[in-house]
Amino acid sequence: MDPIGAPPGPLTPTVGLRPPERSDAARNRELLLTTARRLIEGDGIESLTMDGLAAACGVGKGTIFRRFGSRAGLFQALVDDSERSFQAGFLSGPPPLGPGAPPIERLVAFGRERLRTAAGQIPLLRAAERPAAERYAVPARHLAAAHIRGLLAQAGVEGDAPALAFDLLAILDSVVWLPDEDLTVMLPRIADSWEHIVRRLA
Amino acid sequence: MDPIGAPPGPLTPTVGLRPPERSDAARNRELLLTTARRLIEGDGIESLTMDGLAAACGVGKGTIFRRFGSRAGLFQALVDDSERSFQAGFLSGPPPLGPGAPPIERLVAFGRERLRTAAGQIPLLRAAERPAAERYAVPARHLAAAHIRGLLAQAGVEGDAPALAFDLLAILDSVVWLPDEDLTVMLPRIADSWEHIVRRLA
DNA sequence: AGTGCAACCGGACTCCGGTCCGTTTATTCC
DNA sequence: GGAATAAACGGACCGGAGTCCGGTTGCACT
Repeated sequence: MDPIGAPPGPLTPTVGLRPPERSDAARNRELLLTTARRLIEGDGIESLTMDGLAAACGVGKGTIFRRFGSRAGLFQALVDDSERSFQAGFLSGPPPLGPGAPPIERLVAFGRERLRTAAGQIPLLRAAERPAAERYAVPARHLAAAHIRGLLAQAGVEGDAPALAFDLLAILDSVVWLPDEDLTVMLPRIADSWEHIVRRLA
Repeated sequence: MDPIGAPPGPLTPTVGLRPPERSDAARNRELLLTTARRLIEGDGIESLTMDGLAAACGVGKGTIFRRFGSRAGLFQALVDDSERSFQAGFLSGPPPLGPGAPPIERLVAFGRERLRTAAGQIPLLRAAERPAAERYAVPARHLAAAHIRGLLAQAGVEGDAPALAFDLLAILDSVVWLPDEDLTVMLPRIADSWEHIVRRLA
């Protein structure tokens, strides 16, 4: 059930540093991801089945589940690239997203950038949805929450920083579930209201 | 796929007033709901299968899906009772939740009451989760959003009321996905931070 | 090169949500 | 009461996610 051999990075803070992937496994991972991308591009996410992907790769279904743990895990892996570059952006990129700008400006930029990133891959993010128990127990989320907490603290925002960080993250996450027809009109407005709320808290 | 014959009420604003349920159908609806409640109490939601429920009721599986449309729909129906009483509370109950209190106080009470209601039935709410497309296209959500918009307007809160309402609802919805072990410690803090945010907006 | 072993692979199998359609039953109108 | 009709019923059936385990293969060590 647990995916194994994931590449390292802020997204997956490999604590117990596992032994590296075997070369055939790495090759299959790449093959699966690129093939999945191709199939999705052609027919959409809905119609991608694990059997289908396995067949298209000339691989057994067990291989997919060994690598990614679940259907959702596969899509998570597809999202990881942009997730990592987003993380790099707010951890060490140029201001106002990265260090150097005042904390409130960074927080505003963080929200806007997150919304922009999410908007570009909503079907993928929906398909990467985990069941309840794991949903919030994910490294990427912890990192984002810690970042927000830190900025709130730096800005001297009063109140319960962890709880506020949770609330703010909830706002950013929720756009994934906007009905498609509302997306184009609501996204910029939600970005603006994010800024509004953040500044009000300061 | 579509559930039919649902009882009327603010939760399901029956516009085209459908013909009433046939009596056998109503009996089966009741039987299914009470049996489902009993089975859940015994073994938890996870282990309730539609085949199992059908068998326990001495009913065909088709009957369940005709009534509730999907597994999620069944759990939605189980949640509807408390949902309706929550709606009654903020639409016409006593202040500060109902009419009569200042809008900001009502908004604070709304959030606290919603969180309390949700906390009492988190497993049910998780199981009632709809797939992406329908998630936000639900009468109960529209009603809640409209209510928040109205209160924001009454309070003279500046900013984009629909977008703010969306953001605020996102906060309330997100507690459902808190990992169980964080729930008891985080819930009251999230309630407080709700109040904090709402007052900051005013 | 040879060997031991852990990791990997494949695909048949299980389980469950959801559909379909022939049959049964409540209701309505004579 | 009896016939006509629409709704409800039941359970066989289907598709797809996830599991399992016997067989295979890369890798480290000698």
